[in-house]
Amino acid sequence: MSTIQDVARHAAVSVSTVSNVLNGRTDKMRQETLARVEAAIVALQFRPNTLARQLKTGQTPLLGLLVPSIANPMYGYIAREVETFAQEQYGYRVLIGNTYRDQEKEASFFEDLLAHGVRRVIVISSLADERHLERAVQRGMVVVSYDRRATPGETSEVDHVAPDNFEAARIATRHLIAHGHTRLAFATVAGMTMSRSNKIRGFHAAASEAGLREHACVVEGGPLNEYGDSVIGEVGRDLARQMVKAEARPTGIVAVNDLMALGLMAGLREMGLSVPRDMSLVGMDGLFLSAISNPALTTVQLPVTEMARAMVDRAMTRQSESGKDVGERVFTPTVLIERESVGPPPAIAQAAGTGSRKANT
Amino acid sequence: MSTIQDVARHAAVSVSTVSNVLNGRTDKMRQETLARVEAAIVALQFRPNTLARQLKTGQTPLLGLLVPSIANPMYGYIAREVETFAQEQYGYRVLIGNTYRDQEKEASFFEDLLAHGVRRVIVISSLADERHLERAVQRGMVVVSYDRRATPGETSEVDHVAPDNFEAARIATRHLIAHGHTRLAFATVAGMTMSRSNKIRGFHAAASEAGLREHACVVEGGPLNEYGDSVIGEVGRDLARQMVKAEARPTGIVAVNDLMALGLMAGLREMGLSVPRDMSLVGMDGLFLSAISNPALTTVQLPVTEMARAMVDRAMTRQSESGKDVGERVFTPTVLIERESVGPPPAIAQAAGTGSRKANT
DNA sequence: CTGAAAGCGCTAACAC
DNA sequence: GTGTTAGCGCTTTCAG
Repeated sequence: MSTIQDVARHAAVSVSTVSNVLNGRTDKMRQETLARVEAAIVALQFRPNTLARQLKTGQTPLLGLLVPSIANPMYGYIAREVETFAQEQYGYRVLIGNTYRDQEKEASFFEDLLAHGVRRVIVISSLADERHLERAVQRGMVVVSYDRRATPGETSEVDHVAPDNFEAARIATRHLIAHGHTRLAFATVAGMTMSRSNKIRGFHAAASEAGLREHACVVEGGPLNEYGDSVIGEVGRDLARQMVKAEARPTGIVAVNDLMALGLMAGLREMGLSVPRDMSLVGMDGLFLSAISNPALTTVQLPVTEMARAMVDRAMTRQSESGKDVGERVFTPTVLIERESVGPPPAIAQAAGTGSRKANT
Repeated sequence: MSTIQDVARHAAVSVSTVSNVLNGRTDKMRQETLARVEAAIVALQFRPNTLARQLKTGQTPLLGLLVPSIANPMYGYIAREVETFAQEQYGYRVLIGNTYRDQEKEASFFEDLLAHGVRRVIVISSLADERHLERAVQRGMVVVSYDRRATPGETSEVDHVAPDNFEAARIATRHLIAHGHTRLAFATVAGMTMSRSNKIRGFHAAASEAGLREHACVVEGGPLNEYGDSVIGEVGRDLARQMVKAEARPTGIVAVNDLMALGLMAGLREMGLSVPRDMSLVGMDGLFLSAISNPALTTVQLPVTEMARAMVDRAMTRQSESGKDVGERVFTPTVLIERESVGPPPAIAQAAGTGSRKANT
């Protein structure tokens, strides 16, 4: 690996001249010198060492990205968008960490980022407690969280970008209601986060609007263990069992996200129930997987690309010094993608002579 | 951020003493001094700056991980295992990059890694051409590739860790044959990689064993565009169409991977075909998603965790100087997970009086 | 316009 | 045993 010294020697100039061309201060430079330096750079295949540069400038073109588990397709999706945009727009690379929803792992990730000179982080946490994020900000980091802030009143030190989860759940729930469902359930996993509680509020709001608040319940599976997202099948089975044996079995289910909906489908099927004949199901996220499930999942599409870009922009634009221009940006999901997992509730279907054509053999 | 100087001052010792305790050279040190230094470190919340350290040592505890797209659940799965193991076992963080199967993006990722002082990389590439990897090795990197090497004869500069794709495909194909299938197809995407061609060889080998070589064809969809993996639904539809209109329609299909199998299921369903009644399907990978599909997918489970660990171990253990102790480690997948996507072929099913009970309405 | 020189925070000889 | 010191590769005043 050649150094700036080598280039300087090769071009017969001083290192600072080379440094100047490296940093674009070429305006007041003799053409010929510039050309010589550039030639030397090419000849020696010189690439400035980011590390040495950062030691001096205190900036390293690295973005931290913290996710519960990159094996979860939703986080994989977000991560891809974040990485691509950070790279193309800002020339940043991303340093990723799985936290398995563990407080300590999150904290340790921040420590390492700091040690690596990384000062910009995007956090997708399932932890309601944001104090460790605030602490990171105090230590000079710019942190952007993918969720609403917990305390809308207080000034937070961390930026927030999130989908309008309240609205997403409301849209999903209304869709079920529009199809005639009156016994509703919201399926989620143990552990409360802002996003989950907002979704539940949206679910309840839609139920209340329709005078169905009494018939809208929340069922909870899990929790997701350290293996997290691959265990979704079991959680779905759990939940399916819960719902099937409920005295007044719900007919329309809003799942906290697409993966849960997929797990639920599997669980329901194991219990001998068919979607949408016996139960209707709507998800939220809009994963590409929802399009190829059987039945294809009706879901609320979140604007993932836009949110990812907004997070990167926030992380890059803000100055770490001031905790001032911190904000919250909420993206409203507007698109409900209708596919096959929602139909009329069983009773209505029967009355209309559509359902129970094929009995469970 | 406090520095080693601050700590030295606080503990009233010299920086080298502090450096010594930081690097575990505490054996020939007075208890009391050690205690004082440690106290100072805690008091000042001192964390050594990795960058400065690396500038000196030429080593940075970062592992590069290059994947076609982290949104692909299989790569997400591998990435999670790699990250977790690298972190827990070696204290390394991982720097990730999506290459979208693009030669230039891969090259540019390597450039950046080099500039960041990263010298160890795990590459999951869909590019058959390995020259850019060799070049990276020449520049002092340790690179481990997730695939067989292209030229088993020649000495390669890059390490290889891979599943036994030949065997995996053979197991999958034999399973179909054992169920009575005689018209076989292998479903893949455009673009040839070592892993794909090995799978095809395994497929053909199993067919030949059973004297079915004549009835074993390869169908190809795609290619995966830059959005890659989210487009799998369309590819599946394509392929389904191809197979349905083939003059002698295959009854047993081996999919190049689970995602392809899932896409194919959706495509087949759209064409009015039912799995496994009309067609049997087996995947390879063992994604958690295969367990919750409908029907649940029969698949060959790859030892992902073991392979991820082997890759990390290789990347960490090898010395960058010598391109000598390079090797190839092939993991044999032994487990076929039987689920619901394989049944007898339609003709046999009819003869046995099991199938076509419910006609396509 | 270009060069010399002082560090950024840490490590590792080499002295004492 | 502990302190001094010379860099790692680069940026950035500050002279010339």
